[in-house]
Amino acid sequence: MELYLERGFEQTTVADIAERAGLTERTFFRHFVDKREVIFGGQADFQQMFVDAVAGAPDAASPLDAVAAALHVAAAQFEPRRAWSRERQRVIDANPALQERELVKLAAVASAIAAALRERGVNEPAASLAAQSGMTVFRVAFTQWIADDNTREFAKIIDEALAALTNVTSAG
Amino acid sequence: MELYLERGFEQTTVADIAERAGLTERTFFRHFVDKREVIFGGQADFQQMFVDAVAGAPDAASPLDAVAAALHVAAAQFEPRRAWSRERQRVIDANPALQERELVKLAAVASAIAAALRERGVNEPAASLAAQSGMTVFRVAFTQWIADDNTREFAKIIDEALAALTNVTSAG
DNA sequence: TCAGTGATGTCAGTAACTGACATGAACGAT
DNA sequence: ATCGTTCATGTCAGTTACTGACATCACTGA
Repeated sequence: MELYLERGFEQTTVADIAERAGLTERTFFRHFVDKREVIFGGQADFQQMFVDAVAGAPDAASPLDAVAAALHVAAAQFEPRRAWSRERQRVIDANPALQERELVKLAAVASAIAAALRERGVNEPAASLAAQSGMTVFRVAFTQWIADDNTREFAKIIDEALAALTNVTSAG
Repeated sequence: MELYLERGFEQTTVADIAERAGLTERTFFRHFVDKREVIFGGQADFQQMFVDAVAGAPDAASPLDAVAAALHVAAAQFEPRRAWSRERQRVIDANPALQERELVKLAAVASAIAAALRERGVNEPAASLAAQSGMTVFRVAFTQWIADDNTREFAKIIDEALAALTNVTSAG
């Protein structure tokens, strides 16, 4: 991250990273499948957080309610780390290859959420739709939350985005 | 595509492709930014089709109606090419790097649709939410449409997916 | 006929990634 | 205490995607 922020992702070679970490290039590739993965380290926890929250939602909760609950758990986790989130996103936004990988990660989370919903008895395609809609809301809200001029709470932004989604899709 | 189907994407080197096409490797890279782009050739048309359809929807149409109209245009285009769509998707599904690129392409379309919606006077975040929801529906419906056991029309599947989306998001 | 433009070839180089093998520290069993 | 195993790391050689620089040659319009 240091190096990526200093000189950008493309300008940083794996050799550079390895040197900074006091390791060899080969060892780097034993810890990360590729150069881009470095920045997506917390993925497992991130995904599990959503899955647990969906699984733990009240039985009575609708699919979207369960997903909404998960989004709020996520919001609470992120709230104290806005500065860090912004820096990280700046690195990602500066590089297409990283954006590509980010999409994969979000898709993986959506897929895991869909599985968790199916576990709750939700059928397809409702499970996938609810899961992917949830991640869409997350992305849109996250973007607003880290925007320069924003001072509002992540949870609040998520609520509004959810309301906007309901509004957009029910009006159709 | 021939080579990708024969031996798989990873097992096909750019040198192989160039040879088959009667060109040099260097020339290949003058036509495609990278090895993966080969399979996403029609992207510009694909995207434009959505944008035009959204722009051309009746003024009275809600954002989701406009997107739904675009999905139907897309369905009509794809309908006669189911076999081809399946082969292509098989290649993509067999390779993570291609799936990654596919997500980028779909995200680009969603982004273009959002812009077209804004052109129609739709505000954010409604525009992005409607656009991304639309692409979500497209993906889910497309997957069902090319499934082994499916014999139904793409348009019909899209309608059902749209209904399921409305149902899922309004029930929340 | 000639100057310019554009597509292609050639060649050398960088950097991501991989496989094979060697080394050495940690650690449990005897 | 020593031995054998396991695991993380180093070393090295190789492949392949991709890029920049320069040469060639067909085509085109003045």
